[in-house]
Amino acid sequence: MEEIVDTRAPEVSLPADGALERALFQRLSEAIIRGEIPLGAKLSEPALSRQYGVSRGPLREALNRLEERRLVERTPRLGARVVSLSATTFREIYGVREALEGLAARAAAHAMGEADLARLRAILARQEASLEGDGEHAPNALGGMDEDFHVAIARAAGNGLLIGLLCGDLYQQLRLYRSQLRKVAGRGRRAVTEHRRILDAIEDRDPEMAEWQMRRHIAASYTALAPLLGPAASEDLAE
Amino acid sequence: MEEIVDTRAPEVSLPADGALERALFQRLSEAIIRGEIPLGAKLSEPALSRQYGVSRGPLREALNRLEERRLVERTPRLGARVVSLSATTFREIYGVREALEGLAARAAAHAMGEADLARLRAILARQEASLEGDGEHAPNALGGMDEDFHVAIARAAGNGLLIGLLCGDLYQQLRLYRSQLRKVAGRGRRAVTEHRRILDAIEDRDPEMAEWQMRRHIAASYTALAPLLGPAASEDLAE
DNA sequence: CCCGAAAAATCTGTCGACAATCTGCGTCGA
DNA sequence: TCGACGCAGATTGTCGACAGATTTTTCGGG
Repeated sequence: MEEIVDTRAPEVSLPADGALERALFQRLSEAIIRGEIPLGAKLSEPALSRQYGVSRGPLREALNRLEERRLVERTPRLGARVVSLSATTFREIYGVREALEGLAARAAAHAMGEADLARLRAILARQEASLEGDGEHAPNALGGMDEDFHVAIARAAGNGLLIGLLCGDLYQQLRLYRSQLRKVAGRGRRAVTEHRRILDAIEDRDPEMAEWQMRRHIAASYTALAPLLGPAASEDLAE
Repeated sequence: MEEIVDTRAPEVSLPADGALERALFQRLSEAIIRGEIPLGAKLSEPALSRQYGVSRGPLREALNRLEERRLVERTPRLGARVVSLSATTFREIYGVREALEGLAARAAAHAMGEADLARLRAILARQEASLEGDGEHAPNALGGMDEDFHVAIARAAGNGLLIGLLCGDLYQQLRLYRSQLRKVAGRGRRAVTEHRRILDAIEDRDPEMAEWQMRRHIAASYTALAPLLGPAASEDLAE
């Protein structure tokens, strides 16, 4: 009916490698985690296609990858929707996280190189400095540094599969949950203390102690955060 | 060159739901695990498209999911290839498996229902019967029943994320490795004995013992299988 | 006979289009 | 007035086609 005007950019140079799908995946992932796309929102393929200026092909693949990462849910005919938060899922994440990060801490204590150790020390030093300097007025006392600490340990474990599972699947979901629970300030000092104990165990080359401290750290984090999702909070957060 | 005969089914009705992609994923997954597609083989999209009688769209999505499951590797310009086996990857799988299945056994011992328990007993009974009856002449003494046992425990753990990680990611890779190492007969009796110990611990509602037995079971399995991938065996299996 | 370069063929990444289906709304009947 | 039926709009799943790049083949030279 109406004139179909090609409003696309001149496309002087398409990336031409598999970058479009990955860029879409990353942008959508960030948009979901940062809350720009609300939880439970419907992700219409044509709408996103027009919004990001790409066709539906790469967008579909990006949505599929988001589904594998458990950031969106697809129902066969209804399309894709951003996942809703639930206390059950949160508990499951922390259960798996405790097992996997315990393994990571143990492996790191067993075979961490000096370079990774120095990086870990630097991260922890920054966390302690942030705590001393800023006092309490940072919204989340550690910012993204808590994530950095755990990622560094996962990487130092030298297990590619473990790194992929933690950084690819779990940490993204965890960021999603944390971004919705940002009123959680106060555990920063305790968390840094526990980080210090973990690092000490790794420096002592004590795998058992490192794993135990890590598991305890994660269990404590769950105990602190879980009540915020407790009584029917999942519904509140979903809508 | 040759006549291209359309060997597709009459297609009286396309499934019309998201079944094509899932069917392709399942068929390709089985083909790779059963060794019908050799390790390291290049997966040409047009060739598979013609072979399975579908367009490249769903096939691409299936390949993406296979990549997420770590059954194929995609390089930005070269296309998709079946993964090659390596002793390092095998060790990583078993490391993660020990952590996750240890969690599964502990959770199962903590909260396994009577129905799941009965199913687990039935599986173990079949394993023991298979060992008594067939003697030693089965190629892999347990067939697929070892997998069934571990899947049942994972399901009984009641952790959806854990089930997805184990059944979706790890067990598929594990089946790939086992299908290439099928000359491993002999550990069946020992494995069933260890399964019995795990089940006993679960029936006793002893989570610590269940986790410990499971981890020991998996570590023993790794010790038995790892030498087959040891000195430059990865190259042999890859090509 | 072997090596290097150009051209052809093939393949990946991407795009637009079509059939089948589901959602929402208007209309008709009880 | 309320509920059921039917139609229009939009959306998903799938398909064929095109631009860019890579690999292979082939041709010419040393």
